[in-house]
Amino acid sequence: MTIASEHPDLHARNLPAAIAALRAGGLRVSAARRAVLEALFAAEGPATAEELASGLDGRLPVSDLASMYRNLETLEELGLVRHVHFGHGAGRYVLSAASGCGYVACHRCGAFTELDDATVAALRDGIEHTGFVARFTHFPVVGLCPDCVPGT
Amino acid sequence: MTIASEHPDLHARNLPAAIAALRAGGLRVSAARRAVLEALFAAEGPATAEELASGLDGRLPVSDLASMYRNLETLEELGLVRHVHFGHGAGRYVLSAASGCGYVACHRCGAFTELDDATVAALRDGIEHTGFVARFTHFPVVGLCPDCVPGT
DNA sequence: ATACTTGCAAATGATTTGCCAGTGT
DNA sequence: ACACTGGCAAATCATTTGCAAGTAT
Repeated sequence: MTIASEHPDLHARNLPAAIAALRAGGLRVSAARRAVLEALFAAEGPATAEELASGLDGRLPVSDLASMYRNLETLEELGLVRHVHFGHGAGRYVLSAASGCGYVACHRCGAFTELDDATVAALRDGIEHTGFVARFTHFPVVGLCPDCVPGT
Repeated sequence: MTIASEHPDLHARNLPAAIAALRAGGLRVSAARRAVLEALFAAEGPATAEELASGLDGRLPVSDLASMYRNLETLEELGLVRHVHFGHGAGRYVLSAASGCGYVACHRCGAFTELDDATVAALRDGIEHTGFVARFTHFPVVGLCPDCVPGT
């Protein structure tokens, strides 16, 4: 976990922009890297390294998970990508441009939703007095979703 | 991850009470089980399976991590114990009686603090409109602690 | 040409499982 | 006695690392 420059959060809105960001970051634009970005843009939400690598579309230049992880990490350092942990199990990666600033996840069924800015702000204020500055992008708020709440 | 009876939360305040709870739960009181409980009561806060097994006090009847995990899981099902994840790395186990209802953890230095009931209630209210019922016991609120907040 | 990347294999860390011997009740 | 447990080895899962061969610039 490199301290890195605390994620610049590039927010590239499309492939070309992301590729440009890669170049701007002094990184090489390889087929694998391009494929990882394509997979991320094609994904519907936070996806695991494995989902990105194998499923998603079929022809994938990134046959190896190690490369997948390496590239995701690189992109994360650049600020284009970030990853979230919904409960136990594999982490999930998203384009930072495609994700809001927070999530709530159900620890029982795995469902998750994005939180709007106002909600995140409210939560942040709620723990402000502890001196902590909360982020809900890497570890979401966890609890039970409507369907899993008992007595309902 | 057994659905189990959603953790009764026994809150045994001392070893004898915990042992009684074990018996009441139809479980056997073995030397290993007793040792795990002792380690938990001796711990100062959420501890990893490894810390509980090896460090803590020296003479440990539980020489094997597999047993440690098995027992922790059993105790968790009983409701005596629960575990929390502070960032990446090993999970940490605590007696449910010795822990509040929520935590905030720093994703950079690993520091963590318990949240008081009022704060947890406030946070819960903050995401109420999403239909989710938040719990901060298994996955804490994550962010930066005072010492790691940048511009300070 | 050369430094950055990839793929493959093997290593890690955390946790789980199979299995048989041991022991609480 | 007998079902529940413990220890040990081996298996899993997610992720990382070492390295030699490949490639973007």
